[in-house]
Amino acid sequence: MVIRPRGYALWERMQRAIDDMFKETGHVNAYFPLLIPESFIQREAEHVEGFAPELAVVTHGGGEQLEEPLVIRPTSETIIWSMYKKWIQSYRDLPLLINQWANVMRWEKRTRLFLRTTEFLWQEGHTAHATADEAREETLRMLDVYRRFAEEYMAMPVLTGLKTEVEKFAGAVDTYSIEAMMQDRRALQAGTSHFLGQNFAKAFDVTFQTAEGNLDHVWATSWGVSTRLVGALIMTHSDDKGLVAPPRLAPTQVITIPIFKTKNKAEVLQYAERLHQRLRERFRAEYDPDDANSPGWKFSEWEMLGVPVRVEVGPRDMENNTVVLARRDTGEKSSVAVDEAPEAVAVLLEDIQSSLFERARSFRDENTREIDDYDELKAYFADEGGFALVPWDGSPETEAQVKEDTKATIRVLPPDNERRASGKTAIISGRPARHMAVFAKAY
RNA sequence: CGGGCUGUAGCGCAGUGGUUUAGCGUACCGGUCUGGGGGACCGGGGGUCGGCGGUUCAAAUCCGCCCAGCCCGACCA
Repeated sequence: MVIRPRGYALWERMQRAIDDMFKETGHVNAYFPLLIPESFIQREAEHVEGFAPELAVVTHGGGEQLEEPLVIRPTSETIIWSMYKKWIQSYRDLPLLINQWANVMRWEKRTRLFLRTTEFLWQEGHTAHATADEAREETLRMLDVYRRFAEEYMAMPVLTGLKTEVEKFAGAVDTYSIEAMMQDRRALQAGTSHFLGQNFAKAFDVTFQTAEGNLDHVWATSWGVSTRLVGALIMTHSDDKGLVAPPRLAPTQVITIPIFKTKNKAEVLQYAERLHQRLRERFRAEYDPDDANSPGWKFSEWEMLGVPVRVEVGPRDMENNTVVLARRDTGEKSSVAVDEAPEAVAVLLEDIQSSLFERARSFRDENTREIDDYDELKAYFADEGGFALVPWDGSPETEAQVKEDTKATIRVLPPDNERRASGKTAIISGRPARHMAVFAKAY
């Protein structure tokens, strides 16, 4: 996997915002090894079963065959819990709230740029708690952190909810996720938060002495988001002109392009550069005085890169002491007094941020339907599809049947789904519905 | 891992037995003009035709094997 500078800059912006949110919720960062003894992975039965086909294994080191192969981490639960065993003795050591920023590797048969790469960058939080309730609370807290990040920074609306048994993380008791709708109406899982119960604590024998003096296994969570978010951002907002970067994450928020002729070049550049210097004080701003390309060419180029606001300054603006502002999301242009430009840019950036979110949310809502008739569901997914809210009996058989007939899977069981299902008849089986499930074709 | 397709200049492609030195678009370099939505003209540089082997007087072109990439499927967070 290679991430070039413009893409990596987006990831850096994301990292910073997410990391701040982790710190605000009491987490600290640490680092654990890339190579994990194979036996560690095998300690937790479902975990090994889930990951075995995707592991890259190191068999040689220092020119010699290793006695025990090392796997390249597909996730770090096992190596981290082997350490937690040493760090945790008492309830006073809990909760342990650690996050790691790292690369991981899963040997995918079929990769897709940013969405499914063999190597990817992510963060993985691993927490240990004295009680199940506290761990469950942590699981939902971090799910909400992801929801807020997606909505407030990426301007990407997401559904939250519980994964089915079939879809959950290998080794988890419960898996929750945030799910977004891409512009082709397919779902993208954009982040997960797992309640691990005592599974890993038992596999790695991590016990602690409770306040009452008893010995108990600790309760755990893990949660992560990855460079897949870069793909999610691209696929949520881009248009035919290229990337549309939400202002809060855009590596460059405002680009100033001077428009000059040979005879007035010096004056225009001076006017434009003075403005750029003022914009730099408040925004992530760039300036493009390059003489090699025409203004029109530069407009297109910076649009392709997704910069939210473009400032055009030419002789006409100079005469009138104005500048032209163009917004990336709608293409709309406006003229403002040069002195008021920084404030006008600030207002525009705010407006673009909220417009992008609203537009994405409308699109998702317009492409979400409640469907309780199976023929209608099949027709829905044979056509354009989208999200379908469907009364489901909770059985893996029904879930599998829908997948076979429509290629759609259950993305999530939303928070209030059981209440909403009461009194309804489940699809296919005709039994009383236990859940309202969100079905969609997914990446 | 199965089925299909494609490898020719940085990128996109044409050329499919012999046709000056393998072309076209774009990008790149130099120059002049131009400059408010991807400019014009002039001049220029850049190629193991994916690799290896074979057929032939002659191979980018035909044959075999290999490698890589893409699409579909199976698998999968």
